[in-house]
Amino acid sequence: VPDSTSHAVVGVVLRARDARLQVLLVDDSLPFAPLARDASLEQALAAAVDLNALAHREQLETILLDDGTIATAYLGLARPDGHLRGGWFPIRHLPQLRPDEEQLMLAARARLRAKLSYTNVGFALAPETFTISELREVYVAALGHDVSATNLQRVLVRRGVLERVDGRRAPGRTGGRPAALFRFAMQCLEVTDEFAALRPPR
Amino acid sequence: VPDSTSHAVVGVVLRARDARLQVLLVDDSLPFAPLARDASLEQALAAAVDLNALAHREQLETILLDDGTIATAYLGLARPDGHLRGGWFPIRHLPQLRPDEEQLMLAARARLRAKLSYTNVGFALAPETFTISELREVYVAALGHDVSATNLQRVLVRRGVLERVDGRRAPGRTGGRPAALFRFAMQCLEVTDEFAALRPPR
DNA sequence: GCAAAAGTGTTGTGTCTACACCCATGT
DNA sequence: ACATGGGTGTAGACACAACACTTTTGC
Repeated sequence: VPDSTSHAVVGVVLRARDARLQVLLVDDSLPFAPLARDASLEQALAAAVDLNALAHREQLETILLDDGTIATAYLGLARPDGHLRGGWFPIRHLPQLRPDEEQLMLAARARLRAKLSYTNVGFALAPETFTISELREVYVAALGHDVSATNLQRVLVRRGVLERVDGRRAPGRTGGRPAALFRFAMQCLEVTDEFAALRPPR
Repeated sequence: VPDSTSHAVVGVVLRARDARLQVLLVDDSLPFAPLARDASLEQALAAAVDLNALAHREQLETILLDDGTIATAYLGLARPDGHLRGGWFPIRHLPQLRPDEEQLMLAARARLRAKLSYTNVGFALAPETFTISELREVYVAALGHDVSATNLQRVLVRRGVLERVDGRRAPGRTGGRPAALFRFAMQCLEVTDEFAALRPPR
């Protein structure tokens, strides 16, 4: 009986900072760890990245890598201030990755972009409290296109995703009205936009 | 060096028939096949179920089974008339499955339900051509709640998911107006409902 | 006072729901 | 004629985009 294929877990860890989406790389590649016999996938992931520094994680997909090992990839999201082993690179300006790593990175970004529209997943990229302008920067970085602060606020407040929090942020040197502070109402993933079509009858 | 964990591929194959959602079981469990060394996941899936009989398939998730093997599960969708090895069981009235199989089955159903709302996946459950009433039965079976034929038609035609096709279906013994025939415009998965919120500016 | 930044008011458009009503057939 | 199932018309409720306008600050 031949050995079965070896199995690894890969983490695609993203954060939004400096108005850009960044990926965590360790030694010029996505962090990974082999799957030990009888260990869970989460345990293997924990060996690759510090799970405590991730505000959210979810499984992405399992693929056969170029070198013949099977890899289960996870999407991890980190807040701008968390620290993880490795370095952060802007997703639009990465060092050369292997084709399979590139594919996983793109899958992670696509998943994040989709979920920003119909879940509260923004909570995992934003700091604890923030102004709407700051949140807008996070969304712009992650989505890669412009977002109106006005409409972002209205959509998220209407859905109950954002909550006002006491206090205001003082304006900078150039003046301007002090900004209200908000936080995400939930700190775990929730679907906030039940699909409009084909809803169950009332 | 210890052997790595053995890996299998599991198929959760669903179809809509007799106004119910049904699952394919082989020997009272979900069809599966071991992953041979250096074989692709799709090749292993092909050993478990006949891929030609599936109108659509996609990867679901990878989990650690109760017996310690790693399993990558696929969602497969079959048309009502396709034949596959094994037996069909109504999803709401199944023989006892192992807990991990139960979990995969529920994940498959949840995935299907979500995608029915924002993609054209219905194509993989419906016959080649159909009346709106017949399509409504498919949606009711898959979603588990009532669906209005009126609105189903309008939503899917507006989105360009359905196309009229020549001819009409003759009424049954009890009379009634002959029904128009439709087909799905695309026979592969397409996202049809770009998320309303947070769309890029024009 | 003026520039800058934040936030609100308002209008228009598109999409989905609900329900009334009309159409075409069998008996 | 009338029951049955198929299909259309239409009005209401929302949600989102766009943009004008007001508020609050620094200088």
